[in-house]
Amino acid sequence: MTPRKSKSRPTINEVAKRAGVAKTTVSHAISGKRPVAPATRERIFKAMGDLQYSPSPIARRLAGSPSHTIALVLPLASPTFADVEVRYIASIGAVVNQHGYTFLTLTAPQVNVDDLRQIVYSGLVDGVLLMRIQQKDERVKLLRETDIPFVLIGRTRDNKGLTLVDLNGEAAIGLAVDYLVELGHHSIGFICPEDLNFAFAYRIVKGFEKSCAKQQLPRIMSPAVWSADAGYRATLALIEQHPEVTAIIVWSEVVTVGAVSALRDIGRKVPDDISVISFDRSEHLHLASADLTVIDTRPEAVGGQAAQMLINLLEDKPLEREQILMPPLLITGKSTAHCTNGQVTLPKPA
Amino acid sequence: MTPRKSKSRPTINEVAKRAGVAKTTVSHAISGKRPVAPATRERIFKAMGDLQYSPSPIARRLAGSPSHTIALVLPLASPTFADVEVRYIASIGAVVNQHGYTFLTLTAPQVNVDDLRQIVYSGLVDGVLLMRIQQKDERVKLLRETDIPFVLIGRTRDNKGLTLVDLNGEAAIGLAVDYLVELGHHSIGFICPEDLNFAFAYRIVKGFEKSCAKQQLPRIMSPAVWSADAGYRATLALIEQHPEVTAIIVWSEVVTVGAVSALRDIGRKVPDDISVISFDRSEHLHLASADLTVIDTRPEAVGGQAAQMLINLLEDKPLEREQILMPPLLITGKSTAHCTNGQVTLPKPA
DNA sequence: CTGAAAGCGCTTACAG
DNA sequence: CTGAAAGCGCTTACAG
Repeated sequence: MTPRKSKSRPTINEVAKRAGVAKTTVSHAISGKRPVAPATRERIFKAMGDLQYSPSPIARRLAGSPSHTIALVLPLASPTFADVEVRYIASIGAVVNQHGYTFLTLTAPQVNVDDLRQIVYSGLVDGVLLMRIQQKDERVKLLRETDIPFVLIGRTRDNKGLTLVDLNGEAAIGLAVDYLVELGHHSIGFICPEDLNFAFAYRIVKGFEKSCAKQQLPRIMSPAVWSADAGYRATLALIEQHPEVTAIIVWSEVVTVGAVSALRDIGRKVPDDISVISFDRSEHLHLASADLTVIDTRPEAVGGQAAQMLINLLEDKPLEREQILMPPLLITGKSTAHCTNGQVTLPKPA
Repeated sequence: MTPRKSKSRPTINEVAKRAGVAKTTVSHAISGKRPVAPATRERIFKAMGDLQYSPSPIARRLAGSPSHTIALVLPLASPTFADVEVRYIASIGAVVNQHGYTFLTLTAPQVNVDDLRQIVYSGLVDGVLLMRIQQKDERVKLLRETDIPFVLIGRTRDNKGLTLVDLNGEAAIGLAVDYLVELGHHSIGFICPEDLNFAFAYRIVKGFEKSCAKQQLPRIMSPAVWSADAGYRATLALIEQHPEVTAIIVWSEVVTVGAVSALRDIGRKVPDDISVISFDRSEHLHLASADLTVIDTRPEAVGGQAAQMLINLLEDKPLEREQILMPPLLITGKSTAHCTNGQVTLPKPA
């Protein structure tokens, strides 16, 4: 019937007693927030070492000191993580850890407003990074009402006063369209997102429409939810309805995996018969077929920047800018080529 | 010069005031550790609702009560999450939340022993779920020295005294081999894991060797790290060295995506020319090619069971068994067929 | 059935 | 340069 607990941790009081000082002094010796006489200081550290003391983060936090913990809120919306998301997590984690903070990912099947409230109110974390932002996002609304520092990765409809980093989605789709037009394509299909509540989806669809207007192209779109299978079906549907397309743009790497399969299954060679540009590259395509031309949405840059901004916020350091729109990158691969099909176009003047 | 703080979280004192009782009573109304008059109880819950109150895990923890938080430790070993892992996270999260616990995923680029120690000593979490167990796992060693309850998903080399749930890897590979033999296959290739420090990998490789001995089959293996591209290359290599194989088993869904591509690229029809069994099904295969015969490693059952056991541990409820070996499931699809190639075998007697 | 009070392990004004 | 004391938001004996 011996109690189950074995060794409990030493407290600041025991350290103080052993060093012959008040716990106030121990606290200050540790935090450095007040000068401590060298001799005293030395005795204190000796005592801490003897006792293997390390302050309790719990008590610290309750007493009003930060916990040095940052949470990434990432709802588990689908049965799949995209590689992009792993890249986000990894790059954010790296920045967070490198600044001496602990990094937590809050990943529930669905992180709703109540879950988020609980986390925020728990006092467990000093700051929050929010992903997968919706056009109208209840979580943002909640966070605005709180005074916990937070940074969005993405944007909502109304972003006044928010701190955020987002890829410039409009520029991204524009980059893809312009490049294809440059290659002589005039019938460009967009395997586009379906759920326009997702803010990024909304922006790239609007961007596509704008680009089509600018380039005087027909708007050819086929929506696909965030899965390979949807991409497969959307691609088949698009080609059937618009056999004239000579290029497609696919809105997500996850969808691209299906799109590439579909093109192969109906015998359209890439890039000879049709050019393909994907938003990001998936590890789920083996290298031989993975040398795609991609729009890189730069998760490392976006995530790292967001983490850095949150840390600055937490440490009361000034922010250069409150809102950063990251420019996308076009990485040319072997899935795009000059349009040989349909109407002939003049090469660009040199 | 107004202070930055706006409304901070409501405390138990405010609830007590609003309900016209002492905070002692509020505390007991919540914990149920002491009877509270129904009318009082109702007022208290009303007040809690009005104030959107939820108790601070930090304060609770400091006062000696559990924080009702469980952490899943999931190192980010690769640039990809498998769908299986998402299934683990989702099912664990569901069980944990449904029991009123908060669920955290500790996901750093690499969760090393020091990170884990910090978490454990912080007192932030009541219990820990550990995944991706290694044959020799430093994290397990650390956890054994502590008195925090923990459950392994997987096994190490020496599991004495540990609480764990693991898929029976040996049975899993055996199931696949036996089924293929039943279909008349005698040359079975195994696209197998490369890193045998990963305990699950070790077990299925050993299991394959054992099965081959039992069935008197040649051991045909081609190692692939955990990526589609590795699967692609390993499959090409295997077929080149062993053109006689009529069936392959692939050790992970991530790898299978590449293997399937490879077979198509070299013109081997599935299942006419070659049968394929995959460990788990990937969402990254569009449905048309995704009707694979799979060994289901049952992440929902394994993860859910592990979460349940940890909660039982935390609540001092008895465990039926300390260690559970989950039997795998064979789900037959359209990627396996009777062997028509090579030596003819008699059909199974009816 | 309910309250007043001590205490968990820290931090931080306040006072020397 | 140093201490005594209040307080963070809870839980839990102790006392009605």
